[in-house]
Amino acid sequence: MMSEALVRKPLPAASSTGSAAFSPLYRQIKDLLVQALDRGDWKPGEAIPSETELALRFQVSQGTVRKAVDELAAENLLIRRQGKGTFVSTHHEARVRFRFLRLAPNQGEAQPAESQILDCKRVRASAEIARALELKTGDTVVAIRRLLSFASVPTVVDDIYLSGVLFKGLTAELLNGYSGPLYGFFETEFGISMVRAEEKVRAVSADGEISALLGISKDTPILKVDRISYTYADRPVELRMGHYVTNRYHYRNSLN
Amino acid sequence: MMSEALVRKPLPAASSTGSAAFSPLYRQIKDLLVQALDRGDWKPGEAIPSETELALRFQVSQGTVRKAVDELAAENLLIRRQGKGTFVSTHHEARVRFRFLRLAPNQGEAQPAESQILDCKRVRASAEIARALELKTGDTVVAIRRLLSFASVPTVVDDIYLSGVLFKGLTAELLNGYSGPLYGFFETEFGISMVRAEEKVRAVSADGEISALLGISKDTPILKVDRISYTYADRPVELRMGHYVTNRYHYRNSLN
DNA sequence: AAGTGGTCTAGACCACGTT
DNA sequence: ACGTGGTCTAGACCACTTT
Repeated sequence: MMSEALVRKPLPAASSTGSAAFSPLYRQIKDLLVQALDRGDWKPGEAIPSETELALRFQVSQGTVRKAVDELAAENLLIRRQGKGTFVSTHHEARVRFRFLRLAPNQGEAQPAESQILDCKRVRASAEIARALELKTGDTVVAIRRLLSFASVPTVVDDIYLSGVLFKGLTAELLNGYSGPLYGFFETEFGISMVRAEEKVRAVSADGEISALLGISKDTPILKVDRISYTYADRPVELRMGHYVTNRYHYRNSLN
Repeated sequence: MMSEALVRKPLPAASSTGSAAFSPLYRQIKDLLVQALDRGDWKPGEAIPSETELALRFQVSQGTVRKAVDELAAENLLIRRQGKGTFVSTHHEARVRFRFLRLAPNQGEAQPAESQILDCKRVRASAEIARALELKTGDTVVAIRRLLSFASVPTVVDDIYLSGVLFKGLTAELLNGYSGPLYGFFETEFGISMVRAEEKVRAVSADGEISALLGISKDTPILKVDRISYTYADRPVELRMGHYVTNRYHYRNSLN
């Protein structure tokens, strides 16, 4: 967390050709905060400096810092707690844990998920995987297959691909020695915070392998959910291809 | 748009048993604005009074009005336009038109959708439909079936159910005499603005009827998208059951 | 020039949690 | 009592649009 050059007024020149691209103070501060998060200046779960402290540091009013923090809180990078401070979001938390899992039961209360690692190996990235993760074809990636069950009913098979460089030392043993959400594991073990994701959802037929794992007959319609997850600087760090059985559960979404 | 009683401070008493339920000024103002929208004080596309005007009217500072309007803009009920004013959102607009249609092509640019009304009749609400629309079983509802195609390729069959009372006079002829998004049509013809929706997505097999309409073989996996749409006061006004072919298109979603 | 929303400031006071 | 975030105010100035 260093001091830096805030631009107080729109660059008057902008020369003849170039675009000015001025951004307001609060947005510049927001960007600096994101950079600090990306550098790991404050870890998930920790408090960031108070608003007055940040205002002093950046030499702006508290209201300006507040607006920057407001936006980061709206994007779920930070969490405000009145009377206590502002904290870095973490995936070890009830409130955030279901932010990325959009599966809900058709009836009744949501059950806790049971996760079972089926496979974890290092492979060469296919063209598709390389493109998604912004790697080169043939680069080493970690390939994980895991099964999610609810009340002992197999419901989701996830095929997960991660950059081999970023997740050096990731093994099935490590994964099995861990309980809780995968994103929490990535956070504490590898210092990588998933902040945002894009999903593409399709209906497909279950192939032999998947149907066997899910305990359904071959060619049953299932949801295929392709997700790319991004960390702070909008760098893609995970490709996850999910196969969801949707007879007792569904994929929920809110449109605003 | 009337004057009203704003509560300036937390009700100090809150009696012994009752809960105070105090809300800040800006939220009270927000609620009043939503009520005004619901009453139709300002129509979709029209400008609402300026911030200074509203501040004067409510006897608060401009900053307080601003915070209320900020939240409504974040929820897409209002749209700010610098230098011009703040406007009521409308579904007749490029920027908002794809807010509710989450279908995107696997490759290439999004094509304009071609809508074809297949059926429009009045029926008695089943228990399921009545529950979704908060009506009584047996109440009259309008049932619409329509086909969406992209570049002449049939892609979506929607079964739409609307309250017969709210949509009195809705006929196939009216629908066919209209081009553009259905929600725009509902807005201008019936004064009903869709503001928010909840969707449940599942993978199912296409039955005979649906597969024939979509030009696919029976039992092809398709997406079933059940949507309930709400208007200003969070009243459900539309149940829409969509059947999506997802070989060339997919359902996109962003997780934050 | 006038009116709109957008940014920034400085200060007051409240609500909440910890010491 | 103190420090934190939450609300509210009053005023200044900027950027954009229309008259």
